[in-house]
Amino acid sequence: MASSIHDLARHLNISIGTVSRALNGRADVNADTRKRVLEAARTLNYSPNQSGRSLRQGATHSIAFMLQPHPGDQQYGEPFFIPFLIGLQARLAESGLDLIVVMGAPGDYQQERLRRVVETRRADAVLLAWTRREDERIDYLTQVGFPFATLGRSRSGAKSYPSLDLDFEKAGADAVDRLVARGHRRIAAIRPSLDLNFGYLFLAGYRKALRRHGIEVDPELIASGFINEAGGYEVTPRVMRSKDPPTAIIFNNDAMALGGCKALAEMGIRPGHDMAVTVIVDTPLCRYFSPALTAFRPALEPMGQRLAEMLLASIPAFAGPEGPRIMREVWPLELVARDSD
Amino acid sequence: MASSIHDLARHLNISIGTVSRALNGRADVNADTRKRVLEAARTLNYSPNQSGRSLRQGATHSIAFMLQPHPGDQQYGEPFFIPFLIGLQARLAESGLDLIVVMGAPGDYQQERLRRVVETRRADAVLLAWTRREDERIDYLTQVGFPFATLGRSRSGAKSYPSLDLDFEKAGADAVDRLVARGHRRIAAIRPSLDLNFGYLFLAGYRKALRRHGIEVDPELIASGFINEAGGYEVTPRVMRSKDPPTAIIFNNDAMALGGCKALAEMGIRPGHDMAVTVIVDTPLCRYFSPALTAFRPALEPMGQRLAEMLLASIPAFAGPEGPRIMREVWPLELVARDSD
DNA sequence: CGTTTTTCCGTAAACGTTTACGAGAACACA
DNA sequence: TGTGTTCTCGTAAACGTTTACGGAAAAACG
Repeated sequence: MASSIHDLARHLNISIGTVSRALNGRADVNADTRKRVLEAARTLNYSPNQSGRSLRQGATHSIAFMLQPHPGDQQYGEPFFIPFLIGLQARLAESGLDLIVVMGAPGDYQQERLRRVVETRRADAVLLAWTRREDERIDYLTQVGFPFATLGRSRSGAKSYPSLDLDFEKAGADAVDRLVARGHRRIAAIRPSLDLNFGYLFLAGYRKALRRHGIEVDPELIASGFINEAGGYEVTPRVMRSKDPPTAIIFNNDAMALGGCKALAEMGIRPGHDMAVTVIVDTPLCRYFSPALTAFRPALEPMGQRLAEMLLASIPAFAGPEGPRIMREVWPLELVARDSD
Repeated sequence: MASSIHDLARHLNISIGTVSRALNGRADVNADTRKRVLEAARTLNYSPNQSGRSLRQGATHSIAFMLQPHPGDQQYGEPFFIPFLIGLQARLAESGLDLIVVMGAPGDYQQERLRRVVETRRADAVLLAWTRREDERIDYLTQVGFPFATLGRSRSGAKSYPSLDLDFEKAGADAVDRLVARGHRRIAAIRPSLDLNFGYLFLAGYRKALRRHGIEVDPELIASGFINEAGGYEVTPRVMRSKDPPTAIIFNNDAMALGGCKALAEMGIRPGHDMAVTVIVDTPLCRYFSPALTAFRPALEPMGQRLAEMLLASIPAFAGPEGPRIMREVWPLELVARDSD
C-alpha cells in the first residue's frame, strides 16, 4: 500500500534521484519527465515518507506546543486555548507542519518534557504558553539554541525570540478607567500568585490607572491566589475584610472570578448589584455566568495564526527569503460589557 | 549539541551495533559494557534521534488525534476535550508516544487530513472523535488497514477496532426516568441534526424510557438542529409550538442547551421554574450557567487514559505479549443534579 | 585436551529520502 | 570542426537508527 520513491522510479524506468528532483520542483529536470513523474505519483498514490525526509533534512516538519493545564484544577479545562490552537493549527497546516501537543500533569512545570522534545529532535520548534516573569524554559531554549516562540512575554532570554502577547497592562488600566467613570474609588485587584507574567502586567496597568485618577493604591485591595476557582474563592474574602471594603473587583482570570463570585454570594453580595465585577480574559464561561461577566476579550484564533507565522519565520529551514523577522507583538483586548459591573 | 550513537561508539571505542544493543536492553551484551554505554549516554547527553528510529522501525511513536471543532461555532471551544486529552496524553507519554493533534476547519469533515496523516505515515495510529452513524473515516481506515480507535461508536467498519463510548442510551433513559418521577409527562428531546452517533443513542434511550412509563412518544417534542448555541436557539421554539407544549426538555449537548435557554428566556420561560431542563453531557458551562444545569457527567480524564491503553494494545508494534485486545467499552454518565429541573 | 556450547561483539545492510557531483548529450558559437 | 555552455540525468553518499548474520573468544563438558 505504501509506495515509495523507488516504486515510482522503477515504474518509470528512471533513477530515484530524478524522481525526487521532479517531485521537489527542482529546475534541472526535463519538463516532460516531470509531468510523467507527477502523473505516476498520482496513480501510484505516492506520498513521501515523513521519517525519511525528516532524517535526511534534519527537520521534522512539526512544532510542539507545550500546553500546561491549570495547576490544581482538572475539571476546568482551558477553554482559552482551543480557539488559539485552531488558528495555530490552520496556519501550520498551510505550511505542511504538524502540531504536537505536549501536556504535563497539572502543576508540573514540564521542564523535563521540554528537554525530551528538544533532545530527541521531535519537533523543529516549540511554542511556550503561560510564560513566567523569569522563565527557565526560555533560558534553556535560548541556551541550547532551539527555535521557539512564546504566547506571552517574559523577562528571560535574550529577547531575540518571537513572542505574541495580550496587552494586559492596558486592559488593567481600561478596567480601572471604566470603573472609576462609573463612580468607583475602592477597586480591588485579584491575580494569580505564581509569577505568571500577565499577572504583573495586569497589576502594573491597574496601579498606573489608579494613580492617574489620583486614587491611592491600597495594598489591602490587592490579593493573589491559585489560578483556579479555588484560588478565587479563597482569596476574595481577604480583600473584603479591608476596613474600607471595595465596591468593585477586577479579576485577572475567569476561573478566579468564578470562585470569587461564589465567595461573594456566600457573603450575600451580588455581583452586578452590590459589587462591580470585571474579568480580564474573557471565555465562554464569563458569558454564561449569571450575571454575565463584563470581560476583556482576546482575538484568540487570529492570534494563533499570527504566532504560527512568527514562529515559522524564525525557523531557518522554513523562513522564507523575505526580510527581518517579526519579533514581538502585543495585541489589544476588547471590552465586552455585560451585566456584572 | 546533538550526540548520536556514533559519538558514543567512538567515545567508548566500540561499534555502534553494540551501543544500540546496549541501549535497547538486548540480552547479547556484556553487563559491564552495558553499564559503560549507559554511563556514557548520560554524560554525553545522548538521546535517540526519533527520525532515525522511525525510519528504521517503520513506527513514528506518535498517534494522531483528529479533533474537529463544532461546525459553525468558533467562539465556543470544546471544553469537553481538554480533560480527555490530558488523560490521553498522560498515558501515551508513559509509553513514549507523542500526541499529534490534527484539527480541521470547523465543519470540514477532514477526510483529506486523515488521508494525509495515513499516507505520509505521520502517526502509528489515529484516534477519531465525533463518530457518526455511518462514518466514512472508519470505512477508510479499516479498508487501508491503518490502526485506529474511536471515541464513540459507529455502525461503520468491521467492528474490529477499539472504541470507547459513553452510555448515552442509558443517560437518555435516566433523564426521562428522573423527570417522570418528578411529575413530568410532556418531555421534549433536542439533539444534533448531523448523524452523530450519540444523538441516535440518546434518542433511543429517551424513546425506550417513555414507552416503559406508558407515555406516548410525540414527534412534535423531538427536534434536531446544529450542534451549537445557534442550533439550540433556533430549534427550541419549535417544540414549544406543540399543541400540548412540554414541561421539560432534555438537551443532548451543552451548547444547544445554552442556546435553548436563551430562546426560552425570550419567551418568558424560566428554566428551573417554568421548565425543567436537563443536559446530557456536562461541561463547566452547565455548572456556571444560571440556573445551574442538571447534567450527566462523563469521567473524561480516565476515559482518555483508557482509550490510550486500548489504542496501544491495537498497534502491533506496541502491543504487549498479553492476551486479547480490548475492543469496546461503554462508560456510564453520572447524574449531577443542579437547579434547572 | 578436543569438542561443543555460550557469550559477546563487529560488520553491513536496510529504512526512504535529498543532494553534491559528475558525465553524457545536445546545442550554440566562432 | 573545435570549443564552450546548457540541459538533463544517474550515481552514490548521507541522515541515525536497528538488526540479521557470522565469527572470535571464552566457557562448559566429556
